[in-house]
Amino acid sequence: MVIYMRIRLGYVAISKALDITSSSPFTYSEYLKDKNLNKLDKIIVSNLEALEKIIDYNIKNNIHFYRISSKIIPLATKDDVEFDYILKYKLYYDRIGEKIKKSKMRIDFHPDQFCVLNSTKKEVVENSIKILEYHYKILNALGIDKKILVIHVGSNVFGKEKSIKRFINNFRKLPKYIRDIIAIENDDKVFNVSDVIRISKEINVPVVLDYHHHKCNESFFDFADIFDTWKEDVPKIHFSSPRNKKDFRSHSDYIDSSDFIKFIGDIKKFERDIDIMLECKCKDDSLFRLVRQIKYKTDYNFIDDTTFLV
DNA sequence: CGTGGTCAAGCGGTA
DNA sequence: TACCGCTTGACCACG
Repeated sequence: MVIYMRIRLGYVAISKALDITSSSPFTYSEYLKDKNLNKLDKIIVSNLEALEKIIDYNIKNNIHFYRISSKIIPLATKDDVEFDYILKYKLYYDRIGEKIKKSKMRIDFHPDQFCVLNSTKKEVVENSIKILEYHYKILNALGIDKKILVIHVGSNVFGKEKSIKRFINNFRKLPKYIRDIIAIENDDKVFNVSDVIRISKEINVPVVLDYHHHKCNESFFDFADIFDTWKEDVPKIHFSSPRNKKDFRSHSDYIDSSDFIKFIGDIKKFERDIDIMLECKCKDDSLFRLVRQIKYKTDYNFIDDTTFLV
């Protein structure tokens, strides 16, 4: 059998197999009670220790692709809460980063819905930049070589063309070290794959295909155009299944394996190694269930727990 | 043990 | 107008 491509599966934020979380909150209202940062410090330590356990778990289970929760450092981007979340925790970042590097795990971030780079509101744009800076600092502290922040185009205020122009203009104002690590993803309502490819050609950033968003907000495009935006890097794809026909946009607990296998069939001719992030409620449990179903339904050659050749 | 409300923040879309 | 879902959940109060 000819080997065309290597597919690696990943998951987001928390492991169902571990009874821990790396996104324990420390709320702003709690901070306001006595402005005591000791409690916040304990939460940060707890989150970083949990992250290390998750990384250990990933290594043990041959999971090579993982997205860290954006909530790892609570209040990091809150204007009037100033605290050091980098140097103070250097030992944690060094140790975790070393494990990531040694295992060649690929790490990314997906800043949350409050990151709207093309907002028409100045303060929202400023906060969005602060959110991007925050994520950059974490990746930098971890010593990740291939840093990547996956973001959406954002707002549609004043129409698609004006919104795309705002995105491109604001993108160009970002510091180079931020511009260099941004990838853009199609969304489920406004900016489809074709739009995102068009923007990518303007600002030279990779395109993350979100298959589920594409199904919600379809357009015509060529897979080759997406893969080309990654140049020599491994393209990232987000895959999830709809909860049901009525709540189509909502994420299902698990992946529809038939749909997934069909998708793999569609892209195998491109002969690219690909990382596929599974975005579903049941996380690594969904991942391993999907693996079992792929093994049952196909003859794909698994070379470890989460990696197969097509 | 299950669930409803809450949390700092932006959007678009639906009932 | 109010709420939902995305990004992606935790945790507390309560029954």
